[in-house]
This record gives sequence, structure tokens and C-alpha cells, in this order.
Amino acid sequence: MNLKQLSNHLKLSQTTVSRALNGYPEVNENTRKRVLEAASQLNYSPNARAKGLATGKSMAIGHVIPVSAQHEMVNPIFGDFVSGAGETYSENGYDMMLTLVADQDEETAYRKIKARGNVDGIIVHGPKLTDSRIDLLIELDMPFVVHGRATNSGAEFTWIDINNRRAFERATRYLIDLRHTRIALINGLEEMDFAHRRRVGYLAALEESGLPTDPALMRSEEMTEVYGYRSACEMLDMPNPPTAFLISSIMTAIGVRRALEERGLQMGKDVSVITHDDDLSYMKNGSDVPIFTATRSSVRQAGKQSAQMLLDMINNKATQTQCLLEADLIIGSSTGPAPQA
Amino acid sequence: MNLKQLSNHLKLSQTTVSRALNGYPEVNENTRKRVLEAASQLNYSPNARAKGLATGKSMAIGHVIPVSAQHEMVNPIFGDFVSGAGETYSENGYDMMLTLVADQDEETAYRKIKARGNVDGIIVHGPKLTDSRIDLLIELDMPFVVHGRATNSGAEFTWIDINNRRAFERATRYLIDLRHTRIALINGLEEMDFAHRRRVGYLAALEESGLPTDPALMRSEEMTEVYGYRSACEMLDMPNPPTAFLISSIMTAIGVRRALEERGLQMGKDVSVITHDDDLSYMKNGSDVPIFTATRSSVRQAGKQSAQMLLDMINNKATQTQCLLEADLIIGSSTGPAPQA
DNA sequence: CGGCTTTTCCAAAGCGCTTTGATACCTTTA
DNA sequence: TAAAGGTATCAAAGCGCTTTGGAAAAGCCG
Repeated sequence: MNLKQLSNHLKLSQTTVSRALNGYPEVNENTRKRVLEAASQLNYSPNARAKGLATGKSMAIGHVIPVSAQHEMVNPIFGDFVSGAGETYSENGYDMMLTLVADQDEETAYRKIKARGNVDGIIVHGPKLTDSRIDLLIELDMPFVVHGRATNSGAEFTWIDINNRRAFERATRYLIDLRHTRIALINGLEEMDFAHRRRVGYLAALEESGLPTDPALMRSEEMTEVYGYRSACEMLDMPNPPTAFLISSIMTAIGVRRALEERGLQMGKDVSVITHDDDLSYMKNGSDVPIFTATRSSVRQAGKQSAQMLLDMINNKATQTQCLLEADLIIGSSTGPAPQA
Repeated sequence: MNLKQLSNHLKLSQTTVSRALNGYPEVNENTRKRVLEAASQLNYSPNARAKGLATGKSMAIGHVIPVSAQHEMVNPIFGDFVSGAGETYSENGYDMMLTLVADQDEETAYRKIKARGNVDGIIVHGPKLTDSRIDLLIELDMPFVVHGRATNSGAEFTWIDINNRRAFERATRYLIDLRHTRIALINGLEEMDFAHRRRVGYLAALEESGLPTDPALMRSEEMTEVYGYRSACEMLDMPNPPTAFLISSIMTAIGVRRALEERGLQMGKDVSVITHDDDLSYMKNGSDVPIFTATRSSVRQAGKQSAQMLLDMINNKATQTQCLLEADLIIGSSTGPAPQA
């Protein structure tokens, strides 16, 4: 069923039918009603390609997911982010297009996306400290919103991010207040902007309290469970082990917990743990009382909001060009005063 | 840069340029080379919408993710599945389109997808025991591949699935061989086809050994960590607790482990645990020695393969219409002989 | 060199929609 | 009553590509 058939069936011109369907004023209300009824009854939906060609809009948003060829890793937050964004898209009649791009061919990939013209805007995932994609997208004149920031980018762009620095500064300070002095940082890859900021926050709190920093207590890797386990094992087996861990992801924190339990160490008593918690749907941080003390911020919410920002931008009703969310510091049972030496 | 501009620039007709780019034989090799060079130099990529309109193909595959409105849950396997599929798509020049659909408006959603015509085929996620989508898609004449099966569907359709029944039957038998007699099943929602099959396998093994089934030892819910924790707590606090758990997801298994540890029970000694393991990238089941004894099958691989099956189907070189993968039973340290009463 | 096929290229139609510019038909107003 | 202004509809052009049906150019043969 296409427009032509529908309008023949109604004995109206395509123009009128099209206008009736798209809510233009210059069509009689009775006619409009008739058209709308027929359309829904005959199950007519306009062909998206044709509509896109004619309007120059594709009514789709692209999500470009960086894939490091070595790891074949998918960030576990991805599902929740996308589900949040998807909700906004549905409400506004947009489709969501996914593209996985290996680091090395980012440039061509983005250019191609622009040229192919099947998205009206892009959400940029996983920005690095220095991220060439931003300048590229500006050059291409493609609307985009970055989930995160890119510290070393001079350009102005629209982003939504959580206050990673402050969150980790607060968390570190909280541990220091509990008299911990050897606090380990199990971070994400520090070429990633968020991880870098977290480290800055961590270091700031240490420095503020005059505590020394120890490179042996800082790790930076892809945030898997095994990474948390391995790091914790190695650190706990050091002569002078940390009494607290600050961790960038709940998956990794679970690995750390495993290492603790394996050693008969009690979390919140022998060793304290704070993790960042993206509030993932399948991996909630406990129910009533949180398992982990955590810096929490819903990534689903961030997805929803970044989608909204992008749509506003595309439809020229943009006002807010950046959005910094504060993470909550929620206290669970994984932290407690440092054990006396 | 569009075809017209490109062909003007080359002083050739659009026809010739189009043919040169699409590898048709009726164009001089020198001309073709000239065209190809200019295209890459001027960064020309054909407009996907226009191309789609002209060819009737959209070169995109839709993934339709069911979202239960209450839970707002995203299956954690989703990211890995999609990343596997995405790889196949990239290799073949296909895009991936994501649609989140709430259960109640499935029918309209699928009809709309068909009518809008921006995908050439669909991957169906999370099939239920009885799933109306299958008949609908057949009626709509839309190529599709189901990730999983739908037991109660009479129709013939293309699917890829793991042998859930056998996997859980083997796992249960393994536990029985270890002299466990009270084996709990912490399953996914049993309206889901995979969960139903797992239950059938579990029951078959029990029956085969003449062991009684106890409804108090069987749960069926959305597979979160908290669900595992809560179920295990409740069961362990029963007068006659299970000595072994069979669990449908590694996330849930982690919750069970948390409950065990909280009670000072040692996994693999006091209580045995087997879980299904989708081999998620960020949640590997340990490194050298597996944390959990598990029935393992890579969901990333399944994603890759289902994408391939669908593309083959669309391009008429389909041969294989169903694919049953066996899960490995890998032995970790979470299982051991049942403790003597 | 004329007639034949083969090679190489082209003009124009068409995919399904939106949108511009016109055209009828009614009202209103001077 | 004629001119002016609305209202409701339409025919046709155009979005950027593919593809059909030719036509010109080139190569081959006797």
C-alpha cells in the first residue's frame, strides 16, 4: 500500500492525502478524518526512504560504538544507555541506527555515514581524552551529542556527562575520612576521558589530605570482572596492601569482591570498597541496602537525555548545549573505618 | 557531492558513473578506474535513501528488542549479540537498525517496520514459548531469523538456538552424579522459550534418576543479580535447603554466590553451583580456571551467525534454515560432591 | 569500404514521497 | 454585481539513485 494507491482509493490527489496525513491546515477536517481512517484501516505507513528523499531528513539517529579490534569488548553500559535513548526516539518517531566502528577506520566511517545520509544526527560514545571525531563531525556539519567529554578538544560541542572528577574526589575523601591511607584506584582505560577525570579527582583528594600516591596502587584497563579480580589479588598480595579500593565499574568491583572473599577478607571491615555504579538494570547494586558504597548515576537516564538533546538540536529548539550530572554518593555496607595497624 | 555532480565533473553520464561504481561489466576499465579514483578522492558515497528507493533494498537489518514496560530491563547478552552481528553486517555493507518494542504494541510495531521499508530483514530476539510475531512476520513476507525457538509455533521458520534442554539435562545429571539430591533451579522467565527448555532438561534428568521434584526449589524470573541473591537466601534458609543450584545466567549466579558467602558457605564444597554462561566480554567466567562450572555458548558467536543466516536468506543463497548449537559443559571450581548429611 | 557485431556510453523513466504553483469554487465586501 | 479574498483541491516537479532501451563509436570480416 503506497500513497498513490491510497489516494486512488480515496479518490483524492496524493497532495491532499499527504497533507491530511502530515497535519497541514489547508485540508478540510472531514477529508482529513476520512484519510486518517482509511490509512489506519489499510495499514498504510509512508515509505521511510521515499519520505526521507523528499524531505531531506531521515528520521534516524546513529549511535557509533567504538570497538577496539583486540578486545572485541562491548561496554556493559551500552544496553541500558541505548534503551534509554530508544525510548526518546520512539516517542518522537525516530529510528535508531547502530554502527560498530573499529578505532583505526573511524575517519572513513564517519564520512561515509554523513555521505550515505541515513541519519540526521549522531551520538558519540566513549570519547577519548583527545578525540579526533569531534573536529571531524564539526567539519562535516553533522549534528551530534557526545556522551562524555573530550578534555583536550578545543572545540565547542554539545555533551552530557557526569561529574566524574568530583564523584571520585568525594569518594576518595570519604575513604580518607574513614582513616584509609592506602587507597587503590582500579580505573578504566585512562585514554578514555571519563577515566582520566576520575583519576584527577582521586589524586586531588589524596593531595588535599597530604597522602602520598603510589603507582603500585593504580591500574587502568578495560573494566571487566577478571581485571578487578586480578588487580585486587596482586595488590592484596603486596607487602603493604591497600585497605580500600576505588573502582570504576560495578563489574570490576565484583571481581575485586571475589578476590577479597577468596582471601577471607570481609568487605566493609577488613577492606573497604567504593565503586562507580551505572545503575544497570540487570546488575542493580543490591535492593534495599546497597552491596557497594558507590557513586551512582543512571546511564539509562543519560541515554534518554542525550537523545532528547540531540533531537532538540536537530529541530532547532536547542537551548542546552551541555549537561553535567552529579553522581550520588550512596553508602552501602562495603565501606567502614580502616582497620588499625 | 552527489552522482550528478560527480558525473559532471568527470564529463560522463550518471549511468556510466553508476555502473562503474557498482561493478557492471559494460564499462571500459580505464573509465572505471577514473571514476573510482574521483569518487574516493571527492569522498563520494551514494545516498543510501535514494539508492534504497531505486533498488527496493535498504541494506539494513532490523533488530527488534522486546521491552517489558514494567521492568525496563535490557538483557545483558544484548550488547555482545549485537556486536557479533554487527561485524557480519559491516563486512557485507549492511546497516543495523534497532527498535525497542513494548510487548503490548508488538503487532503494530512490526507492521510499521514492514511498511516503512527501511529494513530488508529482521532478527527476532527473545522468543516466547508461544510467539505471535512469527506468524505475523510470515504473513508480512518479511525475511527473519529468530534467535531461539518458539516451541508452540507450528510454522516453519529459520532460527539459531543452543540446545538448552540438553545443556541443562547434562548439568543436572552432573550434579546428580556428584550425589546431589536437592538441586535448585533458578531459571529465567519460563514464558521465554529458552527458559522453558532448560526446565524440561532439568526435570528430565531428575526423573531419569528417580529424584523427586520440589516446587520450592524452582524459580522463574527476570535474570538479575538481585533475583539470584534473594532466591538463594530464601532457599538456603529453608529447613531442608538445596545443596546445589542450577542457574540460567551468570549475573544471577553472582547473586547466588553473594548469598552463599554471606552465610559462610563455600561454593564447590558446601554448595555446588552450575550456571549457564553466555561468554560475555565484560563478564568472562574467570580466566584460567573458570569460577563457575557452566554450560557455555558464546552469544557473540550466535549473533554473528544469525546475521549471516539472515543475509544468506535475503540474498537467496540460503541453505541452512536452522542451527542448533551445543553448549559446552565446562568444569570449574563451583561444583563438588554433595556434603554428607 | 560497407555491413556486421561488440563495446561504450547516454537520455529518460521510475522508485514513493513532499512541495510548489495553479485552479476551481465559495464567501465576503464595496 | 463585480472585485477581492479564502478555502479546498490538484498536477507536476524534484529528491538522488538505478535501469531500460537506444545510439554512437569502435572493431571485425569478407
